Amino acid sequence: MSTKVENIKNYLESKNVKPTYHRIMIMKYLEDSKEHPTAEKIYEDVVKTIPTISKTTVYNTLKVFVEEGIVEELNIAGTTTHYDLSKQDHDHFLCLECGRIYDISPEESLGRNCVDTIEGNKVDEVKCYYKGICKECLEKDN
Amino acid sequence: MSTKVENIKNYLESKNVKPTYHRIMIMKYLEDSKEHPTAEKIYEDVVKTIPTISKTTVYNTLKVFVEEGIVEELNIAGTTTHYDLSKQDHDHFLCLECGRIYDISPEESLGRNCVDTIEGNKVDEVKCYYKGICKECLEKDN
DNA sequence: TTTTGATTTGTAATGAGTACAAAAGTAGAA
DNA sequence: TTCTACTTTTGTACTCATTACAAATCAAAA
Repeated sequence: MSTKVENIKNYLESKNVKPTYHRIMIMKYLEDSKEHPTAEKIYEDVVKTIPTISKTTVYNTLKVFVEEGIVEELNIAGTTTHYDLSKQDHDHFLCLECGRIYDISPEESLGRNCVDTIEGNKVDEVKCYYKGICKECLEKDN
Repeated sequence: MSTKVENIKNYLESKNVKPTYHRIMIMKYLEDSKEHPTAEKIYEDVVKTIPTISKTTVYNTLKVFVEEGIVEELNIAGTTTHYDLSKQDHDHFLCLECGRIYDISPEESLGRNCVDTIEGNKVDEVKCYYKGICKECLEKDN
């Protein structure tokens, strides 16, 4: 068993999530992914490793991860939820041309100015989403 | 015809949207609404005034409004889109207890620090969403 | 080994939104 | 007015993401 899988196992345990094979592999997929995959995409790729896994398990697992604060839901791209590991707080940028979602560095992120109260409401979470044309598409278009 | 409807008519024309009865009534509904309704909610209420209106017309109309910059889509509450008139740029707060969506004043809004470029990407739009417990629910809970 | 509880699976259902073609409405030309 | 061309509206069927649920499987403790 690779060190990585061992690490993930320990990490999940530390978050009160029983580290089953399915959960470990989904976590591993998220860690290896540079994108911000949808549940569907995660299923498509993980099913190649675990042919018997069901889509429901992917949804269940993501739900558990979100509840334990391991994973964050992104609702930047309309109706479909994308998933991202909850690392240091950072914003996201959606390219309206190629559809890719980019991480914004924590230093540049507006969300860093996180307040715990706004206009009398208690704030638990702030999400800042930028939309436009990404660097690569800008260069390609010229 | 009330002044209000006349105003809406002129406003839609100024935005290159042909002011049909359906569009005027949907616009009127949005202006009167303090909430940030979903397409479903808009349909439910507008159909009381125009019994023959179809849900597709509501979706079509909202799409036209969004394209012309009259209305803004909010994807703060997971999978369902809420709609808001595009007034001065402002953020939104979702109460996780009662589900209401509140406007944040432009002065308090993080999105006001709007940048036109971030990490080399061209920014056309910024959305900041807060989630937590609203003032009213906080008071009620004590 | 038995028991108990958690996890996984598969299927069916829900809910939001879209596609599409027919019907109705609108405005201008003849 | 009537004809024509174009836009809007309608209704139905469909897609896609997600959830509900109950049966099956698995895992750990007694």
